[in-house]
Amino acid sequence: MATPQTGAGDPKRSLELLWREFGPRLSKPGPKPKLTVDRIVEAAIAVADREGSCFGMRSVSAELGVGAMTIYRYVPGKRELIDLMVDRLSKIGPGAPDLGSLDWREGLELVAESTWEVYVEHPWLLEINQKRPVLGPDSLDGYDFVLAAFDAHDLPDREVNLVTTAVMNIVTGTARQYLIRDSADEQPETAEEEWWSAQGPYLERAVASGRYRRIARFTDPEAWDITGHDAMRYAVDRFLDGLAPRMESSRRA
Amino acid sequence: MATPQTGAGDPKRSLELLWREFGPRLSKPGPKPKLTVDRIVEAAIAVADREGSCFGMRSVSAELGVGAMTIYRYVPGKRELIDLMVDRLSKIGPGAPDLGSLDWREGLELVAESTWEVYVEHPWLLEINQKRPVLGPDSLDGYDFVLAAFDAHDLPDREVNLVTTAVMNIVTGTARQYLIRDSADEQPETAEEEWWSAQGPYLERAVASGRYRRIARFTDPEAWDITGHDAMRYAVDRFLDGLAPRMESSRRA
DNA sequence: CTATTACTGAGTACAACGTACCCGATTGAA
DNA sequence: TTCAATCGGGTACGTTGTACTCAGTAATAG
Repeated sequence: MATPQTGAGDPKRSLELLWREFGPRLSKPGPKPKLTVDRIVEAAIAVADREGSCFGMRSVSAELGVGAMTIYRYVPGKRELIDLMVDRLSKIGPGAPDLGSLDWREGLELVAESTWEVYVEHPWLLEINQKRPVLGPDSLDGYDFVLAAFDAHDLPDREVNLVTTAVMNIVTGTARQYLIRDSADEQPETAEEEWWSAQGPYLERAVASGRYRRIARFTDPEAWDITGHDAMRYAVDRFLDGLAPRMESSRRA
Repeated sequence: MATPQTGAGDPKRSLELLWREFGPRLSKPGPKPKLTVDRIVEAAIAVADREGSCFGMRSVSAELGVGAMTIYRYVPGKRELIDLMVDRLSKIGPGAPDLGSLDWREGLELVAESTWEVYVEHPWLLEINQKRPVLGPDSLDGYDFVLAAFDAHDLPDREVNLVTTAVMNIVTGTARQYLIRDSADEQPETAEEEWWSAQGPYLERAVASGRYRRIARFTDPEAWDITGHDAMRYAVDRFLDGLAPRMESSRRA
């Protein structure tokens, strides 16, 4: 029952680590380090993929085959480590096409889909409670990548920001509802069915009680047959529909 | 560093408690209980408002002036308690007007604003990792309330669900980015400024490096002057813009 | 009224977590 | 060679959720 909260550690330490590659490489006395921050971040991501966001620092140490406290030589604490992990996965589309060559709509759809895929692969990201935005090199890469979608337009800076955060938040919000899983769970489908079969009788009784008249009016059994991806696409599509007039009218000459 | 994860406890116990008022009231031997589940939930919400989602069970006990383990007589565990707390706050607009008397758009805007306000008052809700949707009486009340917005329309059941979950997820997603605060923090504004002033130099250097060309093109200082409420409204407004044609064409005769 | 009995509430204790601290070993610089 | 800084690892502490125990209590059966 470990809580992941990021942006809460010492900001300076997080930032130093995030931008460490830009720092000077001076040689110092003492033994050569056995690990690197990058290897630790990589291992931590692997562990989180397996164990969920409540991964333990001891698990990361074990993954690397070192003592429990060794990683604290490289990283000040768990929160800062999570900051690094989050930034690492914030680089959208390393192999994606340049958004400049796409229509604005195709571009933003691609951003949404890419982000969604990251969440599918690393659902523990959704369990992180990010208190402050941690802007590391990879996050900025991702943001710079998104901005390409607006290259051919003259949308005001502020609105560009509103649009990008909106798309990100729509995807993240939907992902959080559908993609959070119990990583300790071996058969999520079974658990899902169990859950609904346990909840079913109560719901039927509640609806039958007449207290919820409008819910009772639902008849189509397919009404609830909605995947997370469906929900995400619907929200994004309607948002882009609504955005379209503004984008078209701001197209560069 | 406590982790709040809900929907993970024994579903049956959560459901029994959620729907307890509908169960039979049989009299039993033994002393009258000193507490009630409702009082515990209320106290837990008060504590969470004060301490954040990582509130401890011991704090709840202290709030009620009872021993540490006493509340476990009423609630099987923390997860189930959180289920109850979440459901309790899921009743939208207890004093709100009936959505049936409003335009669909005004109705959905009101839903978004109400939900946003709940998050402002209880930001710890955003830190809960809900693994399964817990549908209790109050959640259903809230859902039934929202459905009124579609009374005058013939939108297919499935699309009604898509729209409502979209609105909820847009609000929740945005709230999560802007509203999560360190509850232990007494002056969040100071911390915010500190954070940006610590991050600033790194960002300036990064942008100056030329690696992020499109970000560098941002010049309007007001581009980043976006409140959470601004972001939420923009996302919701564009979504509703995009939804409008469908709603209008499905208006009942 | 009395005996029964289930249930209450407080205390103790344990496992798992993040991590502070300490130590001997190792290596580059003087 | 000497020195000092830094390495990895082990031990231990405080905090969390909560399992368990036990004596006291109050509503019911007779």
